[in-house]
Amino acid sequence: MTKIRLHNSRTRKREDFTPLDPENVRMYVCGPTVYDRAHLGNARPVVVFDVLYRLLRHVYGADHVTYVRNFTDVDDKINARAASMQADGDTRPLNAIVQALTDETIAWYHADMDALGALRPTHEPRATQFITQMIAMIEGLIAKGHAYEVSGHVLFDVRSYPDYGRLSGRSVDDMIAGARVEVAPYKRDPMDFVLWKPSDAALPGWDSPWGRGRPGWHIECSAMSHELLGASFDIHGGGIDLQFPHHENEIAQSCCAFPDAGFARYWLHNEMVQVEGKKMSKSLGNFFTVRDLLDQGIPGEVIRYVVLMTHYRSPMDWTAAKAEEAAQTLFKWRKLTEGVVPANVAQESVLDEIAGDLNTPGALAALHKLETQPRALLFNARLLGLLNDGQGAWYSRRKLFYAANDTLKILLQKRRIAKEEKNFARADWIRDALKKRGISITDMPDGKVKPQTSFDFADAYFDKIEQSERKEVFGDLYKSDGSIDASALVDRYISLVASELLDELERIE
RNA sequence: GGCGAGUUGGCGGAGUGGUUACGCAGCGGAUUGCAAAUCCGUGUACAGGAGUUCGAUUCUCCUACUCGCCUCCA
Repeated sequence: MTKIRLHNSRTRKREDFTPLDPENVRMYVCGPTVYDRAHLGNARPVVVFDVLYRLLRHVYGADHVTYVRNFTDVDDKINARAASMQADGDTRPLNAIVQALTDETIAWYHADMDALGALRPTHEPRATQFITQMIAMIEGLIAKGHAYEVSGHVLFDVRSYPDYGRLSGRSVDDMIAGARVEVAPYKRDPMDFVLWKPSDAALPGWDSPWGRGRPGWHIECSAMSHELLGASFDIHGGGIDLQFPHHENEIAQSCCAFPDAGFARYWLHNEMVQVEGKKMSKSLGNFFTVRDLLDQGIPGEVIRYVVLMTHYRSPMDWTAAKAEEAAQTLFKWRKLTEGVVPANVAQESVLDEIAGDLNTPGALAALHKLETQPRALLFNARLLGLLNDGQGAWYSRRKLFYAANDTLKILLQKRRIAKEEKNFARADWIRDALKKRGISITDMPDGKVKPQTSFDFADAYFDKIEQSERKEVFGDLYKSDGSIDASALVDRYISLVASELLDELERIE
């Protein structure tokens, strides 16, 4: 059996992975708070843990892996968004807006992550469906002396859990010393965090022993993972930014509620996403969603490849140049594997890289070496979620435009044949039709034909094409600085014109 | 201020105590109406300093720089 090795952030070491139960390997990954389109940073853990999910399914069998990724659909950010929609004229009650907003966002999320070729997890619980379990868990924590109620809030008492801070490697005292902690007057300790807080009549809320209220963020994941995976399970994943405080708090809650279970055994954290070398942020204006990229004509598969180009524990930089390199490689691979039946065994070179702490760049390198074996290439690329059926529409479109490159040659050949057959009307039609589109052809003394045009015609043609389609038609011509090579553009223009004329010629005949 | 990660050839990006990463770009060649595509070949690297070692890009320490987290955040 393939030996899986994973970097466990809990121990800061690479460890052999041994599941609690090989018949049911269990993984929990923190999902999105649903109030807006998923951005690239949201997409990274989805892809990273999808690779791990696929690996586990490959090694232990597809029916022996349970993968849970939640939707946080109760949260102050959601309430704030709903309130601002109300302020913008939405007349529905706040609760109705929240419901509609979270439903819609989840549908978007599914569509966008599907486009990235990510498998749907086994369970995708919504936090609001597990309020009962959260309340039960909070009651248990109060009963055990790990939480206390004060002015309608229930707070976790961090001092009651000596290991608090272990995952993120900080002591409670250190945290207080350097942090800008919001110290609510009712907290026993500044680091105590909310398990339950009161909701006024307008906000979403549920009845509880502490009055009508809503859960704190951290308790959601503890309750859902417990309900769906049990008190102890194998892997817990998420972005490195969640390590503190979210995961720290999850551990505190779960380990205090179920002291003997041990909670999650392997903790995996992916690093953050940057854009053109800078942190992605709304203020820098380099903030974009997965949908933005898809709308620009960048296929989901290409986005996925770019994510896989960087090891998950390194910061990943999104650049246009990388996207084009990814598209180029995937185009080549799709061409090589077109119509090919995939092999049925994984290549050791690829599998070992994935199993070695998800070294996806290494796996991609191994795939390059399989280019001479299309069947193996196809099978192994699919281990990474690439080259799947149903994700190749972009390939077919791009291929059409590449194929257009041969068209001028064919068109001029038809003219030559027409001349040989003394069909001068047809030969002249070709020449004049080209001329009308700004392409003049000259018969050289040696019998060769030289097409000529000016950049203006190509440029005008380019302008005429809708922004959204340009990436498809000219995407491969972009240079890394975002400009297009002028002579390449002219060549492409000639090819496209020739292609159109060939079609027309066929219709005439 | 506290904690942590990183610095590899033109670019991206793995990895290793001694042997070609890999891809893109470049260069040379084959093929070619010009290109594209394809194929073959090829150069360049391990931030700086000190130490450990027969030998360090790989281990240790120091310096410089970059980045992240500590506040909602994937």
